Amino acid sequence: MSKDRTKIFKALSDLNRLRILKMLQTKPLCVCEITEILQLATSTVSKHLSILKEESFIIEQKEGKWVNYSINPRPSDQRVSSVLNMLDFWIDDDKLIIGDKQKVTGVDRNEICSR
Amino acid sequence: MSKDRTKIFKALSDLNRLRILKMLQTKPLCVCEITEILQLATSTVSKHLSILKEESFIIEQKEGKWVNYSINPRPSDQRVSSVLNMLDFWIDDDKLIIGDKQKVTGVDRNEICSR
DNA sequence: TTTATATTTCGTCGATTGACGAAATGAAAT
DNA sequence: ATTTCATTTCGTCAATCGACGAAATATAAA
Repeated sequence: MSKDRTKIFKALSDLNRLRILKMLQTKPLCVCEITEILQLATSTVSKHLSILKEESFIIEQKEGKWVNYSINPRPSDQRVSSVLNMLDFWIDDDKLIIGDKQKVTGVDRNEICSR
Repeated sequence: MSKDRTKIFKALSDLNRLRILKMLQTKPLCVCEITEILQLATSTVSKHLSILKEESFIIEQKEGKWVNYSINPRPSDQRVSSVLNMLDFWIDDDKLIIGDKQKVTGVDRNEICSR
């Protein structure tokens, strides 16, 4: 139960974690879908998700063999909800982020996973 | 002119930099005053200030041999102003931050510096 | 129960960060 | 012009971070 005031900002200090948050704004995703879009090792993506979950930016819901992650709809920490609100209109002009969002809408977990 | 989306959050990802921002909410300070309160090497404080200035959280004004730093009253980046507004009511319950603010009000640069 | 698939945990490694002191810079006082 | 004091820049070092693959875990399918 550390009171590390910087953790919330550290969670946002990585481009791949920001990409994940922006993707989840479009719709909930499982680990393998995010892995496919970011082109990182599964273990790396899982770690990023655990950091975002630790700071309550996202929540997880198990669905069979998949774990779905989504933006936390009701964060208890006001700082978290403020930042999430900001993210709605931040970095929407970024090529990378736009590309990610397009991939998100076209993604099918049954095709992408299990290779 | 890099487009590093994470820089703004990296600037806030250090406790000493958050302490500096919270102190500057009380009043403008020079490097040696901040150094005295944080109990760090001058070069370290100078580096922290340059990072905060780089992201437009703070501005500098030269006054003789001193360099005064203060919260940027009119940030052009909306993310910066949003975060600065948030900081007004964030972490005000922290012992460390409260202690810093008390020291700030009692500090005299003519006594503290030049030793 | 065995097999397959999705995810997490663990150990390692190179890159980045934050600390320092020493040296360089800039401006005021002598 | 020289000295003094505040600040910045530079090089170094230990600690942290983000990447990976391998191994462990969990659940679904066979």
